[in-house]
Amino acid sequence: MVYIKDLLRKKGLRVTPQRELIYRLLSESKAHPTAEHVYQEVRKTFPSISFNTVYKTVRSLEEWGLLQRFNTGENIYRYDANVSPHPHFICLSCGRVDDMDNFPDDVENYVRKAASTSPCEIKFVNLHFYGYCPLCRGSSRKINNKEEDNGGSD
Amino acid sequence: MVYIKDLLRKKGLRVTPQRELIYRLLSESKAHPTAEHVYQEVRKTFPSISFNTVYKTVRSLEEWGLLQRFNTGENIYRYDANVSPHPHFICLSCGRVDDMDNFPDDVENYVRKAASTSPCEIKFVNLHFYGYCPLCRGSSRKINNKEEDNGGSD
DNA sequence: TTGAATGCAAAATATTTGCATCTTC
DNA sequence: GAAGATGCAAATATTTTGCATTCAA
Repeated sequence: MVYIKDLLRKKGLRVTPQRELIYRLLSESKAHPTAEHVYQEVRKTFPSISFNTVYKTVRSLEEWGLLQRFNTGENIYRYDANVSPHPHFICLSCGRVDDMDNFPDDVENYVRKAASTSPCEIKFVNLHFYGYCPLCRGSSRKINNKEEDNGGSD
Repeated sequence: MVYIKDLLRKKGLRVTPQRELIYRLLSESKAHPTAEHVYQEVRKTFPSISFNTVYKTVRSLEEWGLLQRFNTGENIYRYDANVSPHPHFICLSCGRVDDMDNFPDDVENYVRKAASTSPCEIKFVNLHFYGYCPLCRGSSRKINNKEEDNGGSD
């Protein structure tokens, strides 16, 4: 893909084979990988790459707006090539982090509007949903590591 | 406050002066302190207390449902004696973490309902708002460490 | 008395920095 | 050639575990 090369150059970033692969893997992934995950994947193509290179690369890509970094509450940074704000789902059992597909776009604006009474200047909001993914729900893999049900009225 | 003693005993936790103070400080705080913050505060009363005792205590209190632990994206755990789910505000400039006071209660249910089309079993949702607090907004302390404005329509 | 809590130390995990060498532009 | 990227190593920051001693029930 020449596209990725251009995208990197457009941001003023130099194009190296490692960097190109790191960004390609992230842009093709829906798994919200950690730096370590990316490292393990990139090693398959570049066995001599260092974790440090992966780390610095994802930091650069984030700094230049090509990646989004976030943290689901497990104290590990995760990266996402989809830089527009969008809600995530975190499975309390297997730990997977997914995008909330089919989540209505207007909800975020609704939420932001609800926050507009705050004396703070809101820039963006993170919506993180926690629960059990289709593979874990109903299975014995479920664990109780947070309060059970809070919503009540829905 | 005898109240705290009873609360701890009711959960089957032993009452020690250190533990009582740790919980009292947290229940009286709105600052969402880290374990280190709590440690620094407790030392003023118990100079010989170890960080480890504070750490293990807040872990126990969380395990028994007396504290909520979360993480705002800075890879440090914060603790809150208000264990019911509620939205938080994180200042991009000074780092303070506040409750979103006056935030409409029904928004969380609205959000949860919007998530109900997901194949996942949602247990709870975290709403984290990022921006500039009243003290930092408009001041030179503002920094750009995330995308500027995303909402568009509000 | 007994099991849990405390305190000191060290291990584990993840992030970040330093620096010499190499590569892209 | 110069600025930036890479790779190896070590430093930082935080969380977590081990264990002997102390204390609450």
